[in-house]
Amino acid sequence: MSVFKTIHAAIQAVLEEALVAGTLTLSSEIPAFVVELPREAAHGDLATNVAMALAKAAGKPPRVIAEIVKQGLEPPPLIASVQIAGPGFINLRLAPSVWQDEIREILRVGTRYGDSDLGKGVKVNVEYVSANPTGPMHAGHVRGAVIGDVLAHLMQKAGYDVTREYYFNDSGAQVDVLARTTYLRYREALGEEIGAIPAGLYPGDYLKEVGAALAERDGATWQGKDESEWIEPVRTFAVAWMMRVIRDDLALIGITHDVFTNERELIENGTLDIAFQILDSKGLIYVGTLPPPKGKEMEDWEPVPLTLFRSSLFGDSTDRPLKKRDGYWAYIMPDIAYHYDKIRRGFGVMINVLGTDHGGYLERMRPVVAAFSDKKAQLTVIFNSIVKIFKNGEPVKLSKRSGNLITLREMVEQVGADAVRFFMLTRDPKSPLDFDFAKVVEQTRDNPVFYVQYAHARCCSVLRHAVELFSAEELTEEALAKVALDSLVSEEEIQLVKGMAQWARTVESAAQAQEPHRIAFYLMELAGLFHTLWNKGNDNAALRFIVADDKPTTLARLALITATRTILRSGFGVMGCTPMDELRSGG
RNA sequence: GCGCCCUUAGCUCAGUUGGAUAGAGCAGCCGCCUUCUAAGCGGCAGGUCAGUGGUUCGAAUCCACUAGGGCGCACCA
Repeated sequence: MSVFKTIHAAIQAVLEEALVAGTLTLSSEIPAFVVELPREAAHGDLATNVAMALAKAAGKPPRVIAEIVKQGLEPPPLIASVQIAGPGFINLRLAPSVWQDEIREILRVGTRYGDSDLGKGVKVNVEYVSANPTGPMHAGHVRGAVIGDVLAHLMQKAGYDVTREYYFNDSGAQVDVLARTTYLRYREALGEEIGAIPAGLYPGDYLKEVGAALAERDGATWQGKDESEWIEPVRTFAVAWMMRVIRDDLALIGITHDVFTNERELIENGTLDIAFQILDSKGLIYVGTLPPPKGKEMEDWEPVPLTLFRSSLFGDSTDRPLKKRDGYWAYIMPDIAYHYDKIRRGFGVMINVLGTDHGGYLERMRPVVAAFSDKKAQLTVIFNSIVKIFKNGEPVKLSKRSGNLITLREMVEQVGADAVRFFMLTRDPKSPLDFDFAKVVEQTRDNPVFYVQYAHARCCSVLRHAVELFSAEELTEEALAKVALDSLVSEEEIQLVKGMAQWARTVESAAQAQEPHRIAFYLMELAGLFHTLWNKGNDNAALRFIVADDKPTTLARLALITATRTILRSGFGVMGCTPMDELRSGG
């Protein structure tokens, strides 16, 4: 258990005692309060706002409550002193052993340090990528893919039961275009002259191999036939092929989904009908006429009665048509059925990673989830903004129409999977992200990928050198966990340990907020603390990690280094990146 | 017209769900290689947190309005 939790629990206990004893009365439950590292070192090791948080419910001034807490807290051995400051902060100074124990704990637990039971095994569905199978993965897909994947890792580390899911539409207009283009490439493979790809079909060469493979399999079977005969088999063939391509592309950056769901299946196995019937049985379906949409030119608008879903009862701005006037399902219906299906499969939390161009999605789907789950299930959408690609400092124009796309494969081949992954999380998802091919591989401080890897490599470097002084048995985690750590007293060393101690709560708060980028920022900060300490050895040789004539101090510092390496590895694990032992190029 | 998102240092961005004197990096200036990796580190300077009003012990954070920017808004699929 981390220091933060220990102290939090201790304060909680004090409050409960005070309630029983009657020295404290509350008009409500004990409100949430935080135990955190204060910004100012002068304020001690830990600070809590508990007194201020309780003030209202207790009907007493913060400093009075703080006094009660202070009395209750003194004098457990791990707390050196308690001070009340400012408007009612409680500042704690801890015994040095607290931080030393944190190191031992990290060494004992290994990269599982930071694991949490916050999620209590709740089933979480993270849906990401979900591109329709019309082409290979390109730059526009990568950010959402990485965000979703790291979020999935993160939620797992925080104790959720995570399913990674991919939803695609294998019917409809886009896929028909795929089929027609494939058919053209198929004729080309059979020796026909096809000329330029007509407007409205997919340019780019990537469907040549699909056409060729189709020709290989079926020969001239479809040549000269009417579209009504070949569209179905060609579509099926092309979709299967493209999904294989997509999976291979995603595997390049270490992404594999657990479940693939497609629209056609939902229709064919009757899920749409079931979903509709359930809404109907809840009295949420009626026939009515919607007002014309405002603010748009609606030349051909005419009021017509339609089958509607009372989504406005669940916060939607309007009710939604589920059937078109011709009686066929409206386009929203498969999405509705899909969310019903997720709820049916037991997911209490559904997270969807989408581009900001899907702005209306959440407003339409939240009512659906609320209706099917009786408002119990939670749907959140992480909207991620665009990635601007730069090469040599110049922006690269991307155009789907001309087929000028930067593919995922190209990105990985040029900068490596780890760099792509890490870099995608160096911004809040909502902010636009500049991806400069040159910068991502730059080995400088500007490049966060490098900066964090470098910290890990430095840890490894020290440990390699340590072998000259110690046996391998002396350097195992088990052995180092038992070493005396009293010599770790410098400001920089303590700061580093405090940084490490934040790992567990970073995992929890990032998971709770569903913000995987916090992991990347944490790692950059931890790397910074480590580099600071390292550099102290440049100023003062006595502060280097390996001091040949002082083995006890060296061992303590090696314990610190090993723990740091463990946290970095734990973080890289969540990021889905491989820590590098050495960065020096050319050996 | 309506809805969602954004606006923080010259630039690019964080900000732990309402806490103490708002933080990094780059760019600028000043320092640091006889070194476990200087591919780095320390320091200085830089702010009306877009604006106004409100909520309260306390607001970059929550609410309302305003300004600017992005995205979305049919029975499309």
